[in-house]
Amino acid sequence: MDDRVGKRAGYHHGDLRQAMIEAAEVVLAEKGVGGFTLRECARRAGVSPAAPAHHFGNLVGLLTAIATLGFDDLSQEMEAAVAKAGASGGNRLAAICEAYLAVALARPGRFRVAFGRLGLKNGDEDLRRAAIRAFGILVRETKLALGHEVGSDVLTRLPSSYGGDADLAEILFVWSITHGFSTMLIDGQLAPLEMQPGGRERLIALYSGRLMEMLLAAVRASAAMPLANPASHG
Amino acid sequence: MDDRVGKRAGYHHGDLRQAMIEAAEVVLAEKGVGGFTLRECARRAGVSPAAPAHHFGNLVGLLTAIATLGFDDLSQEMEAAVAKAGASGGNRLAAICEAYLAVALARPGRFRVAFGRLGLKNGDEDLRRAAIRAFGILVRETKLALGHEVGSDVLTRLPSSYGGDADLAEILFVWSITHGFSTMLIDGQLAPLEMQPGGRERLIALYSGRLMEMLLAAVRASAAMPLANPASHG
DNA sequence: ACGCCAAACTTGACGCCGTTAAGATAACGC
DNA sequence: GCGTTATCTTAACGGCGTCAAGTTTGGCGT
Repeated sequence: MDDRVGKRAGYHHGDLRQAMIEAAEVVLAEKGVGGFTLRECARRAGVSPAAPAHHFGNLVGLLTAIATLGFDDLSQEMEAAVAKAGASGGNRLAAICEAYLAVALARPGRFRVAFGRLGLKNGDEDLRRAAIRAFGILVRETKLALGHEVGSDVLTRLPSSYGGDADLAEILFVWSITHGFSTMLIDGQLAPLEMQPGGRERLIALYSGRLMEMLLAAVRASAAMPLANPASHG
Repeated sequence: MDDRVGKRAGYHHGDLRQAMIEAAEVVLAEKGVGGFTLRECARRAGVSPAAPAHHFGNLVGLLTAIATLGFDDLSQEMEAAVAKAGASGGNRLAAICEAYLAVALARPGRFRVAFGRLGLKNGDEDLRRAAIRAFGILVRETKLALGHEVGSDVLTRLPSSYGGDADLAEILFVWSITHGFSTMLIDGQLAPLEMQPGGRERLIALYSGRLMEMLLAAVRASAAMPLANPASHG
């Protein structure tokens, strides 16, 4: 059995960068974060342990590249979901939340690297841009659901960077639910709940169904709710 | 500089188990999941690399012990918060959600080990009990907030283990927000948002304030909402 | 067509890692 | 006080990430 990812013809691999990324995701999916090693990925790509250094610098560089792809996945799938959901506010927001979960489920390796607190390259500009863009889509859709105006720089600037966003609470609310459910599901926190009739599908249906109803209701209610005392309650 | 945790008097350490756990949490807090090694912890405890084996078996055993403490922290602090919040339904639920975040912030090392998808010991009974108990408190309080009856076995049995819980959607909703926000905050996903006036405190205040208002409103609304089609919507 | 340069990859080595086996030490029950 | 047993050390193994140095090769200028 030869499970190398991207066979090579001669001394040079041809597309080692891509092969390493694919191998890494396979390993991550198979053995989890713990069993993940650079040497193992290199082995699967049919290459020596030191070969990847030229493409990624080091292990952190590889993980950073994968994380960037993870954020790109999120942006892409969320935009696609929005396009399919049409113009109505609530459907759009629910659509991106479901897309978020779908991405996590489809590529748990990438997703975990993007969010999983393995160390990533600190100043990486590609990573930063990809993350801000994905976050920006979520910001934009939350604002649209609230019936608020959306600046043209949502996808390139953080909301806070132009001085305190009025909708930050709603944004964090939506993101927390979405991210919380997604991570718990792929990280096995909900595994005991998957052991019963319906299994994982029931949980996903619950998320796409009742949880989205609750989320939309909460956001709509928040739009009508007075801001009492915006930042001191507990 | 000597930063050993739990100095030893002679050949025997005295309480190596405790010292290792403390050292591990310090290392985890200092260097994150990536820089965490068993040898480093042993070094800080002033002990040879092989010493911990007798107490924990291996690295996974140590992590499992720490994770168990993490769940115990959650149970303890959530119960304390509930006791202080008194009898009113909404306050109690908000109180445990805030306690959840407080535990994550106070001991991010434990919290990350408990939830972070480093591998833990599979069949560990202590870990399982601790996790179910913490989850049970959340289940209990969500049901109370909904005005529903709570079985006496909430803290020892999973809701699903007695055949499909009617309040599962609300439970997952509350847990997703709480867990999502907590993990994003301690894992640095919200770091860019902390870089502005108000910083982390502002986000925490937003969580304890507006987000809790939204959460309670959503749960209350859900209690009144018809169950349309409980498990098939998207 | 040819030579050369830079990119791509290998080899070998280093120090650190987790784990194990065998031996040293000390606490404790009898 | 003595043996038993838990605790800890030492030494070693293979595997890890990374680096320096050497080898191969594609491609470009001429």
